[in-house]
Amino acid sequence: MAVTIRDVARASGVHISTVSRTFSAPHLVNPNTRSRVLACAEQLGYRPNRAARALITGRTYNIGLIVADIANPFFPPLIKAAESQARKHDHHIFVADTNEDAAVEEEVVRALAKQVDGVLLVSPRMSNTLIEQLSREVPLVVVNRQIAGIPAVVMDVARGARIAIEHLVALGHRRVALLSGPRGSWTSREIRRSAAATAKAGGAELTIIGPNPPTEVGGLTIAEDVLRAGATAVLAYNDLMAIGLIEGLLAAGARVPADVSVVGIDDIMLSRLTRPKLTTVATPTAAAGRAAVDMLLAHGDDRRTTAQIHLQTELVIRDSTGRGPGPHSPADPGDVNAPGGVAS
Amino acid sequence: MAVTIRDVARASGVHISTVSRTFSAPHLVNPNTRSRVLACAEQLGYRPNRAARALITGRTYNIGLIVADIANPFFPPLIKAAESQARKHDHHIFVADTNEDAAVEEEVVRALAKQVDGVLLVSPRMSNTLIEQLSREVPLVVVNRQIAGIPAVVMDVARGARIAIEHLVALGHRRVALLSGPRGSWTSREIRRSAAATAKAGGAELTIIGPNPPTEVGGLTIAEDVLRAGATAVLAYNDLMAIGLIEGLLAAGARVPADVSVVGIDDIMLSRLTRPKLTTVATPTAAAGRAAVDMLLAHGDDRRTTAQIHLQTELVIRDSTGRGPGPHSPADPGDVNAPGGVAS
DNA sequence: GCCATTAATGCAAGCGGTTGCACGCAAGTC
DNA sequence: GACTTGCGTGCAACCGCTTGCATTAATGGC
Repeated sequence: MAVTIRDVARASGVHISTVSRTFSAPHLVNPNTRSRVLACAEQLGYRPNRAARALITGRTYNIGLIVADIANPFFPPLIKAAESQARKHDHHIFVADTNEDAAVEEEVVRALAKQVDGVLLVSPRMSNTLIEQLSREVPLVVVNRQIAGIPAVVMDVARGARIAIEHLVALGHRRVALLSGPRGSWTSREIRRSAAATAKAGGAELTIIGPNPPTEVGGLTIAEDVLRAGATAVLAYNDLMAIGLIEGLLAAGARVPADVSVVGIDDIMLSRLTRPKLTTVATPTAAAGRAAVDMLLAHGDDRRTTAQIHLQTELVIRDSTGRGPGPHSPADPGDVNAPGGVAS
Repeated sequence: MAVTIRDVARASGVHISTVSRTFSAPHLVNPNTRSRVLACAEQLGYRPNRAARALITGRTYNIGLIVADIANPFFPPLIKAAESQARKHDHHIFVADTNEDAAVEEEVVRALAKQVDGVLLVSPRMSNTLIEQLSREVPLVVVNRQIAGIPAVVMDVARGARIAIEHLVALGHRRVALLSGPRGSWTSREIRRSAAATAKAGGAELTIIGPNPPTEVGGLTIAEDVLRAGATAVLAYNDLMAIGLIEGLLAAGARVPADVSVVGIDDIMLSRLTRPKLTTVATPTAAAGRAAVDMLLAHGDDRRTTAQIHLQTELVIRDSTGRGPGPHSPADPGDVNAPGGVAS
């Protein structure tokens, strides 16, 4: 069946160890021999069996990537970037979807542990304690979570939430609702903390609604609550919820942004395509995917790197935010509803 | 470091082969021994090394899944379903993104071949010949392509295109444009063939524009061409292009559907959220993902299954299609622009 | 011309499991 | 009581590859 190192050895008249070295330590083999071996290998269509190699070297050249929900448009660009970056380093990516379930998350990490060089935990729902424990079993890089001693790539959502709230306050909004995300989400906690502080500093009242499933439906079903709370502006945990919320608000007869302004977080592609176009906090997902892979691979060299990379977020003003009932800041640009905005 | 079968054997006072059998052939070991071994394994945190097992058994319990572009919203639900189905059977999924590049596709299949039990090729861009060749190196299941002798899951896009065109013709459209997809796409050819036949039968003129990149931008940039062609209705290769096209048409001052009707294919989540909501052909992506995994795993038992599974498509009428200039069919329902439609 | 280096290759022991075969032993048959 | 039967277990080879060490031949120093 499959062609092995022995077939190549036989064909090129050398010992298997020489064939092995031709691939894993070429400088140790005579150039003539090397090219002969390579020719035979090529001709036979030989490909080293990575599983067998992993057994000895302990390196699998595989990376696990765990996300809460592949179908959430936030993740695919990150996965794509990670996969591409991994492939540059000749690594492959295992993708697993946990359906937002912390228990599944743990199980998947454990199942993957032995056959990967490390695991990327993206927006985990597990507890810090559990993550710390797992990180002793397999190299881990977390994305969107800060845990002392664990390498991480974090997007500065706190700043994102701050500028989002400042934007709303500057527009004259004084009653703002925050749609929080799923339980267990570090990002959601960060947003809440930062939004609360910013609202307080700006003299606005912040109503927190949630936790909610981070989906369109999660936003849709909560429109009533938002209206009942009398909020004139909303910051949602992510774009999907923001878009769902807008649907719900429109269905309930409210206008966006005339009656209620809505800000999302993530800047998924979708946000540019819905009507009104969504004002949102852009997060550098592709960069995060690349950085996480890089950290994991670097991690291999000098053990126990605990560096944490911070990535910046930006507010992208589009059409879902407008003037509120209160006085708006003089520093505020004229007509924020004009098409365009920062990077529409 | 990691706990191996030997550690468990030592701890439970049996030979490693007994430990091995406890996991891979429990009926061969005495219940008492079995429970003792299991207890030790549990206590030590033993997990069988799949790579080592694969070396002997030839089964890796891994599946490769290759898509053209993870970021295209068409794929994530399919990947999610496949991953979930695979996990039910204790398999893991390698995901690879080829950036719509046939050469990358080939390379990735080859790279993955040795470490998976089979590969799912979703909407491949490679030639049939190449796919046939690769299928001799590794079990393959193709999604959205029909090749004699290769197991496949195909969505009946030909029917989808037919009912989409019939819908447009019934609405009175006589000049229809077809935005074809990427070169190498079987789906695109099927759509073109079916749309052409249907248009001819219905007395409509079909202008084919393309090939195009299957993205929002692909649709956006082509709006001018559509208007220039004088088409009053368009069928796009996928929803992303349809949505981009609508953006482009609106930007160019055309109204949708008053001036131009647009139909997409796929029914991605996005199609329900844009304005106007997109009329589109729904494809059963999740079902396809599950079916493909099932076929691949069944494939293992009775070698050389070449069954092909056909999945049905449906037209979902939403708000992007309306009456055309020609006489509309008497069989046509009253106001197709009423909100709702088949399953809005 | 002899010895120490060095370069190139072979040898063989594993990595962590699986599996065909052989063995010991208790139970059943006559 | 000798003989089959079959269950439970151990033994050892092996999957495809890596790697420390031994071996050999060629090279250089003096």
